[in-house]
Amino acid sequence: MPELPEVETMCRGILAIVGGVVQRLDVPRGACKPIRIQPQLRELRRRIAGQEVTGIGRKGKRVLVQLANRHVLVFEPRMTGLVLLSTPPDRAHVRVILTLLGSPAPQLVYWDRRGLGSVRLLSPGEQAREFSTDRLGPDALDVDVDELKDRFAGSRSPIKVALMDQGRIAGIGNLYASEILFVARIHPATPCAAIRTTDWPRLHAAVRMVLEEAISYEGSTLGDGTYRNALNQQGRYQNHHRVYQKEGTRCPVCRRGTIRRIVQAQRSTFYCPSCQRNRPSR
DNA sequence: ATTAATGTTCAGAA
DNA sequence: TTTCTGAACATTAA
Repeated sequence: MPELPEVETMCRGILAIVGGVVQRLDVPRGACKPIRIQPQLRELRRRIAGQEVTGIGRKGKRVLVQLANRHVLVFEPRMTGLVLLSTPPDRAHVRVILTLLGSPAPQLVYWDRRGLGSVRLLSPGEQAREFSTDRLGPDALDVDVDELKDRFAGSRSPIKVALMDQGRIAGIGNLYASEILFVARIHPATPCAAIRTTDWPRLHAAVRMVLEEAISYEGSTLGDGTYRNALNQQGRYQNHHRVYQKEGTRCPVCRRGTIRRIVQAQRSTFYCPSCQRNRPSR
């Protein structure tokens, strides 16, 4: 569920740990299976001990805690992971606790109900490999129109599916793909190769517009209420969704069409058949 | 009681 | 090469 806006909100929420020095890292023995942690705990602790947190970064849907020795702790929340400075939703699913000295926030907690996420420490070399542009595309807020077009235009896959492909650009998931295509007025089933030249600037603008708008509301907390910011507060962008999970309601723009739901790559897509009427070529 | 569904990423197959 | 499928996991709803 956490996509770019939610992860960006997490990052902003943990800025208070910058300047702190790593004292310890604990993995509470909970009732559930351990999550993926790399490298092994002993090695991990040896490499982060006493290091100052020099900054917080983000790459797509990942939170980066940058350390003085150029290593970076990468939190990947996947479905239900949260990076918190406050009390977690429950004790059972606290996966990692990072304790710091000399920062206003003494502890960073990684909580993950389903445990699909991971915590990894990457050396500079590993970062280069992990974040190379063929493994993980440029961040969705960093691409310009030309790069967007270059990375998508050749493909025959539907634009909705391609937007969620982290190898093309990083950060967009199921929710924001629907919202972005609605704002761009592009039918989600349109093959990338069939998108008109004049539509790329509109798509690019919609990517920025929707993501920045969602960030300003601190992301979306959906039905099960899992997603929270670093202070355990809900996002508010769910109150501003235009089409996501709005099947059957009147289109907010044209007021004639009714929002439809289709399934693409085993996931729900929402769109307005009236506003987004590019003809998919097959 | 079991089954499906959730939504992201990866490995492996088509 | 690109695209698709199932698994990873925990919890809830049917």
